[in-house]
Amino acid sequence: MTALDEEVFKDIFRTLGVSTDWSLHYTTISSHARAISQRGFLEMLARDEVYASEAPTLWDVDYRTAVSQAELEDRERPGNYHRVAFATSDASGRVEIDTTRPELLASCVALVAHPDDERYRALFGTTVVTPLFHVEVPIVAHELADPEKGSGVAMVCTFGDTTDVVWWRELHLPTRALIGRDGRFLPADFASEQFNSRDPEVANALYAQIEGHTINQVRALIVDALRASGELIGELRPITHPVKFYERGERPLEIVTSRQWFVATLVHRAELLARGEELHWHPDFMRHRYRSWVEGLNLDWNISRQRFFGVPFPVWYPLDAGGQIDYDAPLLAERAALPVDPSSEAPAGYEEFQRNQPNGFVGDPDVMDTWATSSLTPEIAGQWGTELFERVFPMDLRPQAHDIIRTWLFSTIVRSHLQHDTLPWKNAVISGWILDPDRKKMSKSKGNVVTPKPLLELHGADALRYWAASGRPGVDTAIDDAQMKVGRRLAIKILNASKFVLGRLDNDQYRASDVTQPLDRDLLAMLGQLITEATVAFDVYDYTRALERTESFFWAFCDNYVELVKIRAYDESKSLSTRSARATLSLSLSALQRLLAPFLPFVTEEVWRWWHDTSVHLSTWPSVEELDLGEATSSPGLIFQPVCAVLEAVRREKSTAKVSQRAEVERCVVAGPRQLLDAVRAGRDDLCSAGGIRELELVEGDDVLVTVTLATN
RNA sequence: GGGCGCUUAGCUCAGUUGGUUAGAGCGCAGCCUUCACACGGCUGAGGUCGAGGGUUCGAGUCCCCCAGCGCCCA
Repeated sequence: MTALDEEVFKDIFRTLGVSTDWSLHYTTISSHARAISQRGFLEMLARDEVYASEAPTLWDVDYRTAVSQAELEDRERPGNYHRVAFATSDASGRVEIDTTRPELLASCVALVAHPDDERYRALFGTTVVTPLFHVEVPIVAHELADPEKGSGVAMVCTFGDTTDVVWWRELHLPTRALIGRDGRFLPADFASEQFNSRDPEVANALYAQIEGHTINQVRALIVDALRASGELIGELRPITHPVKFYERGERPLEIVTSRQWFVATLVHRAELLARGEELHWHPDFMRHRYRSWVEGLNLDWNISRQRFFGVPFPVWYPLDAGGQIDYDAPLLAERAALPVDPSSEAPAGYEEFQRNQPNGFVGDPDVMDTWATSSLTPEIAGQWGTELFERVFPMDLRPQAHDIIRTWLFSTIVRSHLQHDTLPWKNAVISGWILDPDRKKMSKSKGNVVTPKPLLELHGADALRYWAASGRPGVDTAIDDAQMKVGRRLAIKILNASKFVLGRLDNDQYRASDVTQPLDRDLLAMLGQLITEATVAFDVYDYTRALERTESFFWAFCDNYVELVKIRAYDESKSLSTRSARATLSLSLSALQRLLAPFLPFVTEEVWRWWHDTSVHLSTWPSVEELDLGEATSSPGLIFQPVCAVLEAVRREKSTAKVSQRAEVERCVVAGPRQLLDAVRAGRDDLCSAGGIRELELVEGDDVLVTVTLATN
């Protein structure tokens, strides 16, 4: 199925004319990618940048797998504040806390309040005793405690949420983790050193009813017990609050302690922030997304997953004589052997029959997070370890959408920073989303997904690309049939205009030096300006501007310049002025076809082949130099624009009079300042032939006025 | 709660460092069977630039505040 999908995607890319080098095609499950992924892991391990430990882990009890911070999402869920009273250790008073998770009372390791909170300042350093379980816990201070929330004091449990993890880590609190991988409560002994209950018999008796039960069951039980003991104060207060979910999950995440592989990211936070500043973002404001993500990190990057598919960790562990796993002496795969599968291959020095046997070995059972492999796409695509990689890395550009800045972009920067001490690319172009025609986000569940295939069949690849190019970096863009029709019309115009212009040329080679007429030189000057603008726009990834300007120039070229010179260019006399017009048409058409080629690759290739033997896509990018403009004596358009203005006035008159644009003009009087008249004079013959003007009179005056008298016959 | 972006013609969007009368395309209206193009061309109508304040000789553009929409983070 994957192979079929792959062909479908390839087919679409080809239809779109995407210039992919398919010889570098890879999949993240290929042996090449697995080997690089495993090598990257082993090198991080050798540098102590990755570690395995029994650590608090975000856990989805339904998927039965660890989840990383990047896969989290907050969802608003109803809950209840339970006000619970803790007695001070000397029994002289009590502290009331608000919690939404009373079921975790047995996991309580501390109470926490904000260091500046006057109400609790005197209590910092003292201890209280947990209700029901009678465990002595300290009252501590931390900035993350919100004085506005509930009573201002929070119960720290191991672990209710990610804030608990921060408190636990930063305040060096003990661990009393009680939730298992199945979401049920684990065994616990309150007489043990870990809990050290003042009344272990009572605590153990209550816990006996809890062990093995689910979170909801335990919550009801604890609430009843607290109510009975008088330590639940008042009524429950309903609230809605953000609860952490696995982005694909249906039940709130739990935090369990389990053995997982982590990449140490928190200790590199400052360096990673600096990398984000170093990167050129397009658009620039997208850097904020990255920054706020890195600043908000509170867990190291968990890269192990308990799933069936994925790249396995290239690690085994020896078993001692008693069959116990020795995690401290992992057996690592050798570089030359990669990729390896520890579940079916034996480590060096062992035989397969020793698997799971005393004095034998076990394979690491986990697989890597997809991002642990996708974070190495520069290494995979550039063939890390070969000469190619040395040439292409760091790369120029990462193109991607904004929703995966925190995953793909972030993780790629992490890996490159750790592995190569550099950014993986110089630029990141962040696209928006394609929205459905009603500007709604597409989603499978809403059923409003539009796939490119029917659009391609209906409008063609050039038209689809034209529409796509109208979406600037960072801006969401709705599917727009109308815009695609415009693109299609532009493509047809290119065909027709090219046919016409090439029909006006003979087989001569035309050079910039053939352009002698002022109007023609002016058009080339404008073209030079366009080339500069489009090139600069492309250089800063503003492809939309490049298209906009080129398109607008192209229409002016067709509607006005070609109309003005079509008679002169057709003249058989081979005069200098005819040659000038033909050279201008030739140079302009050549540049315009190339300027439009990135947007409309198919139609431009077609028309380019009409007068070239090679592909337009292999031709050189247009340059100002090829127009040989020399010293610019006037600003571009100084002749062309006024001439067009007169031509438009003539057209307007004909349109108002409801006569054909071919109708003759008896007399046209242009009044205006000398500079304007000079410009019109320079294009006089072309203007008269294009407008059908029999008599053109130029009158000097302050106000600009064009008076058109139509011929009566 | 913090942050980012957006708000300009009926629709989709341009609008560079503040500078004449705010632009384009689509749509709409009228006209033209035009010899490259009816899968077309020409012409036109249409906007108190989200609201309110401020800076300035001058604000769509800069500052403050507010509202709505979208997104990111907590």
